[in-house]
Amino acid sequence: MDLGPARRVGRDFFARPTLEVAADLVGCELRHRTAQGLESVELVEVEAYLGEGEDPASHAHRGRTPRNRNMFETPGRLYVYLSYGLHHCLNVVCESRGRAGAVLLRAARPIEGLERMASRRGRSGHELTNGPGKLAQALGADLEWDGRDLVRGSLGLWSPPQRPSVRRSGRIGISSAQGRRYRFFRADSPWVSRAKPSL
DNA sequence: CCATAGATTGACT
DNA sequence: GTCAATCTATGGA
Repeated sequence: MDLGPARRVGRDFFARPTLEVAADLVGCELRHRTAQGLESVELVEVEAYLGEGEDPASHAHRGRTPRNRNMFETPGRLYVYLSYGLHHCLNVVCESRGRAGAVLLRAARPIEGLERMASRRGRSGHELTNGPGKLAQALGADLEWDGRDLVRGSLGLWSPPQRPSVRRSGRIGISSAQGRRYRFFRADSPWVSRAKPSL
């Protein structure tokens, strides 16, 4: 029996507990339809960040700020922030509206539009998308993407015909909240980020 | 107001 | 391995 083509993910997919969404995001394809043509990647590594008062490492831990407002917005939208004043990081908003929760997109396997990604990155091969800042730069994402909806429009998410095997670990670069294994990734993918996780 | 830490990356010793 | 790039949020004087 044919498994059929990947299909676009709807609002219900995102309106669930953040950890569940994170696990299911691995293997999904992020597609961007641009004037220049299609650009797409397969997500191979993500991290969950929970809501207000739930997760000390989350931007939403101490409540709303101008920066994190979209973490409390409609699920399926993007939360994009500037890291270290230099790099953009892409997050997918989860939970129900008004309740914070988001999944950081850390690494991906390029599928379509590699030439434009390489041109934005000034690099090639694994260095295209093996880190959150690198992935955002490869896709041409910046703060203009903050609040964009993945459910409608030229930017969307497609679930895979067959779900890959997903492994868990501690999040990368998080010293607090140890013991929380909120990083999800494909163990068999050479496209995961290089940094070492905290167990 | 000033200091500091941070969901990072790239260049360099 | 070290370090600087530079924005956001927080905490203390």
